[in-house]
Amino acid sequence: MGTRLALRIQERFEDLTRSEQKLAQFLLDRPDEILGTSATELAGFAGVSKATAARLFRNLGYSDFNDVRLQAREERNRTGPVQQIPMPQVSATAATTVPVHLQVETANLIRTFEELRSDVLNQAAEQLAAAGRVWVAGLGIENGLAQYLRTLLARVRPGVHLISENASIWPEELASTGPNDALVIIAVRPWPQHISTMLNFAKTTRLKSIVITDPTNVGKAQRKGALVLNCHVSTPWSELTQTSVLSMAQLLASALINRLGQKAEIRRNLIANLAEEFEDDRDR
Amino acid sequence: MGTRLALRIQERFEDLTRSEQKLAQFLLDRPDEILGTSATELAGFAGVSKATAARLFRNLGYSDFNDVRLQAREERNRTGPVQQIPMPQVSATAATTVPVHLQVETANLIRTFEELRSDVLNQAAEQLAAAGRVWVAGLGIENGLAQYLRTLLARVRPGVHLISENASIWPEELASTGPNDALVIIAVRPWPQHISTMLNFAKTTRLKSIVITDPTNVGKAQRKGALVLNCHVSTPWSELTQTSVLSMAQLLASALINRLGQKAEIRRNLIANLAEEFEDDRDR
DNA sequence: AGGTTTATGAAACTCTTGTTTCAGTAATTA
DNA sequence: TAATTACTGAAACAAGAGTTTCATAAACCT
Repeated sequence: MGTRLALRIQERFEDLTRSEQKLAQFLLDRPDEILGTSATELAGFAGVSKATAARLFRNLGYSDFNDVRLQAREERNRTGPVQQIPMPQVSATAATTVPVHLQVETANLIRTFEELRSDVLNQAAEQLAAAGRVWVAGLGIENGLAQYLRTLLARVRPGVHLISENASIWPEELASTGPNDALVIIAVRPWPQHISTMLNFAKTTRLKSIVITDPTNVGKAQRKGALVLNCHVSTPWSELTQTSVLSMAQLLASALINRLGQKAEIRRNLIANLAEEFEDDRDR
Repeated sequence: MGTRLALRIQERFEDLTRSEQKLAQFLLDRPDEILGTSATELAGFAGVSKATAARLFRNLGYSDFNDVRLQAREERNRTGPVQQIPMPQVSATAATTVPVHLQVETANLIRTFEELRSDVLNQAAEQLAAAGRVWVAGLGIENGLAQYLRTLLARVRPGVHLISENASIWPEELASTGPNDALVIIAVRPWPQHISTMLNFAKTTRLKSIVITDPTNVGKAQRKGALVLNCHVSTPWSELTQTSVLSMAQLLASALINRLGQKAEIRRNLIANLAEEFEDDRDR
């Protein structure tokens, strides 16, 4: 679909005067030229006077040239619905190139978030907002991501804890949790057995649990009463990419911020200021 | 590769004043905004005065703002639109919706990887492959990401260590490093002072260093002799998103795998088998 | 702390851009 | 061909953009 300006011109092209048409044609030929080019210049390119340019835009129904430019800018920013980016097919042996990487990542992100129901996200945010304490868990490589999510959440609300990777001390760590708490688990395939243990515990304690996982584990997690945030993590070769998992963590934190409103803002500024002071201290 | 303006800013970023940096950062984050936006507006977005804007452009070596715009336009004409997916504009107060989140993430990924020169990536992979040991560092929220990258790299080659977040024990940790080692640092703005210390150390020890960072710190890192992997991390609101950072880590690991070939494969399978056995043990 | 340097935005100023007016030209009609 | 109408660009005008100046504030030295 063309821009609104282009459509408007096409409709009325015949009604325009000779020199208006000259300019109009130029605009049709190079629609992207409107951004960053002044009306005077456009007129110059088309070989007509500034006055004609002013008249043309008015005749097309705009109040101003500024009006035209604003609309063009807005339209560029709104660049229609995201188009499906297919997952590239790559022979197993070929080296990963940067463009392929980009395409894989983009495809996973798009699938993940076009599929995500915003009511599920909001429910998750609601649970995190209402919880007395929040526990974040991730095993193996997901531990780093869990730590990341923990920091993100801790900036926004108090009482966010990272569950140790050492399963043997879970009893101590989880002993004090109750139905008022929330548990966020990051776990993609291969699904660690421990996670099931943890989810079972959560279910019996009536701990609200949110699981960020990949499509193969959605069912399992849901069956244990967890709210599931599903992330696409596949690549054309055998590895996984956790980019969409991190992105989901980021979105979850954003959703919590929205949910908490002012309260989150206050805490965030407090922390930012403290951090700044620490940096300053070290400078001296 | 970035625009000439972006390069110029990155080179001189630290020499700029506080509010010049605010504006410069905005320009780095949204390079496409220069077209079709007046200097006054840009200054407004960045929260600085028109005067500062004028000064910035002069300080960067342009004679005029007009000069800047002309060059930007010329560059776009030479290389096509800066990016297909623009960063959406969002009012500061609006809640983050899922589609907006998706668009932000996609825009950052695309910018990051369309700009990434594959020879730089390969050089980084080469250094990681050739190094005797690899040290991975990340402070604050980046520590989680560093841990993630560490795991990723450790699956593929031996001798990959995570540097503790506790700066006071760095002397011990880094004591045994030498010119044969490689250091990977993950640090986005606000740039922690400690990172500079670490980079200085690396430079004097002739430690090869790779820095994963955001556009505002590229110059600083390069000047300390590091190989820089530049990641776009901005959002239309005030926070940052580290999704592209994680993705970069992922790509770096992939590149290393490609570089190591068979050797990586063997180690990876070994580790996968071990992990499986552990899981099995616990089932019983 | 006091003095010096540096950085900053408000406001004055200059220059460019876009609009409007108007007189001259071209096209149209009788 | 003369009268009428429509179109056009030059120039006057108004609005706004970008630059420079300057007083004030912040940072930095002793």
